[in-house]
Amino acid sequence: MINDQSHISCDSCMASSHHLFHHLKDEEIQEISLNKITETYKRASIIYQEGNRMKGFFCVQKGIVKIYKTGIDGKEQIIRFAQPGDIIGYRSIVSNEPACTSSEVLEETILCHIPAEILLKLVKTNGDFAIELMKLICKELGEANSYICDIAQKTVKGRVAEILIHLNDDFGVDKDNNLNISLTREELSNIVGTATESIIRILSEFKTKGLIELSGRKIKILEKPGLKFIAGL
Amino acid sequence: MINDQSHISCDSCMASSHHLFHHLKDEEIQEISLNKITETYKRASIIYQEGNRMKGFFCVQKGIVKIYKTGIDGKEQIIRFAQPGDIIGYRSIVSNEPACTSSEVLEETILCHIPAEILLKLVKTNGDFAIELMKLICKELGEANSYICDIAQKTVKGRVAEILIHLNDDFGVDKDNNLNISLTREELSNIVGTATESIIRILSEFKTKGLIELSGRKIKILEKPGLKFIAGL
DNA sequence: CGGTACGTTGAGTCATATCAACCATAGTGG
DNA sequence: CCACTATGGTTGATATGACTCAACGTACCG
Repeated sequence: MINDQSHISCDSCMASSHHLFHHLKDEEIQEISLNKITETYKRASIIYQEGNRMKGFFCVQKGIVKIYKTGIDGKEQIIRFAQPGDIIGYRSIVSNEPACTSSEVLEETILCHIPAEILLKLVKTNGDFAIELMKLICKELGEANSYICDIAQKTVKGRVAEILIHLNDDFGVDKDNNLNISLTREELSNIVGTATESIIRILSEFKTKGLIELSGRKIKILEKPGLKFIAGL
Repeated sequence: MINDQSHISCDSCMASSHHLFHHLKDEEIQEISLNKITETYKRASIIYQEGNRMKGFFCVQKGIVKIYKTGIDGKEQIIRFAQPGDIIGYRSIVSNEPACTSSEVLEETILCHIPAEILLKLVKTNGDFAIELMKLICKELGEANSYICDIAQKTVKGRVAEILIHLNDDFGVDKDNNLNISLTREELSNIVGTATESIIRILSEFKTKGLIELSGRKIKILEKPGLKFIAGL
């Protein structure tokens, strides 16, 4: 019964936008179902930290997770967010190294923990899976490279505009057109790599210009083309 | 005869620091040898450009290649360098997308061009190769993430110091202790993401402080610990 | 010999960080 | 219930790192 349930939830993950598990055979999915552990994490829980040895990777079933590195003076640099269908913590397994990022729950999250050996075995025995996982890593790599370019060349204002566009595209909006992700000003600043005060000033400038609407942590994009222009897109 | 030569040169690549090809069977190496094209590229040659559809990837046998993206107003952002044993252009093959970087020869380079299908076939049929390639991609990803953190949080001076350390570690020094890679001031600025004038000023400051010695494009590191301190390492 | 690319230096400006004060909110413990 | 504290948000003043612009030097190349 429990296994059946697990199996069903794997299906629900597989239905997500990504295709990582699409090429798995029934017995491979069975094996995952039998060996995974599903757990619920509250907001602000730390899932893993820089330096941890990972025994497995996580598949996000529900919620939002922030993945970050700790830099100078402990200041966090947000690298990416993970949402349902994404996997996290796989890098250290593939590389067989300690984690080089930490991850924290932003919104109550359900994670499936899948043992490292299963990932490695699948890569070795299922070529299609290997390709799909590689595609996923390459996608992350491409995004990281783009971000290096942005952060090195664009002004803070441009980066803030771009981040708003990305958050909009990645998480969508709710019924009131507010972004479906809630971040503190400090977290926003830890994405673009700037001071909190700068983010606040830039957001309020965007608001004054009628590009966005603010109410607490809720952000509503009014003028996407205007933001895109500022972002240089 | 030609094939025999090709085979030998594959061996020489396999002997390099990386292990990507270590797990290949003899017949797999044979297939690469039979299908690869080895070519010499002069300094300043463009190997491929952003947007190109890649028919294969390249294995660097000799020389140094600069890999970069073109950002705002055509300003180049250097992403990484490739040297003997490294492979380039594989990302677009795995992702089945146009190239998102360009690459240019810095020092006369010999490249082996290996058809895309061979890479994909190897990933699908040789699990150990798949893992090794994945490790390599993950290494690049890890480095990219670190660099995001650096560029977002460190001052230009800190980044310059760090780059000097990295160039030293990656390329080593010649008999006179000069860095084994020769870059224009503009290229240096395109790594750290700053203005050429800033690089010049910072280098000359390092020189005044006795941290480095300069003569044209030659850079000699005198005080590695001092640089590491400035870099925050 | 003139042209082109690269390197250097100085002066002025601007974007962004830093510092400081203050407000709002929510949770805590006596 | 209230004082207390912690956290997050905002605004203003000030400082400064880094960019831009401009001029000039240098070296190599046809």
